[in-house]
Amino acid sequence: MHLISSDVIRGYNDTIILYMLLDNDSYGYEISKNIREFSDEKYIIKETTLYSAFNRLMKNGYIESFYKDETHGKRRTYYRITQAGKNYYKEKCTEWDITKQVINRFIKEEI
Amino acid sequence: MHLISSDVIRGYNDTIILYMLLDNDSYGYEISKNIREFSDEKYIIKETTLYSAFNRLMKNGYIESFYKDETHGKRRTYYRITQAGKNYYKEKCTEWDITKQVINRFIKEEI
DNA sequence: CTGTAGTACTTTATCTGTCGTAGTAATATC
DNA sequence: GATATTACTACGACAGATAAAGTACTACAG
Repeated sequence: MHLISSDVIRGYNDTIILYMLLDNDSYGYEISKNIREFSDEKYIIKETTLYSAFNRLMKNGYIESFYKDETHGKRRTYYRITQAGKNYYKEKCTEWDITKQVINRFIKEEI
Repeated sequence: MHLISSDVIRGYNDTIILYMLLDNDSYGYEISKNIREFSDEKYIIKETTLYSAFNRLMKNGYIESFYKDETHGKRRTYYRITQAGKNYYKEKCTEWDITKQVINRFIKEEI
């Protein structure tokens, strides 16, 4: 099994997290699990990476945090994507298209 | 015109440089120009990024440097790819395939 | 012969994002 | 009462990218 190195995904962690919030509000642990499943176990985001990404996304106004009344377990911080976050996500999708084209130019299937 | 952000390409700078050395030995300035042209001006590698990548690639044994007898201009440092460099390049090509698939999962064309 | 543009680097210092390590806090299960 | 799982937080280290500045050589215009 081939895990993806972090340097490769580096520019897309924020995008991946925003994607996870497009349809549903969620919280750290759940997002982490979903990323793992959604990538067929190929990408497992580190806890610290995830939570530092939350801080960055908050600071940029791309997500907002809130609490729900919870009866059990440690209190979760939920996140919701903002309109600015959606716009940013869209931009990154466009950029990804171009990036793919560019990097593909430097890739050979057979040497 | 959409330039590519550096964080995205970050994991592939070394790969791009190695690609440029697959068929011909070359030197910094030329590689820089070639990357620019080859990407249709979409990716312009920074000087310092390029030269620090050379150092890293040298340290890892992926490239070797040498001089040619030159009659004019400042002396160029030429680079040649090693077998280890070719192997590494191949690995990165495989990895790129997987990375593309994974990131694509988190990209929506229409929201 | 002076200034400017272009080639071809090098050095230094700084920033950002990732990540290892460790710790806290709550619940469930055995 | 110990262990596992969930759900974070704090701290410090590191790697790669980059800004800024400087060096060195050539060509060419004014």
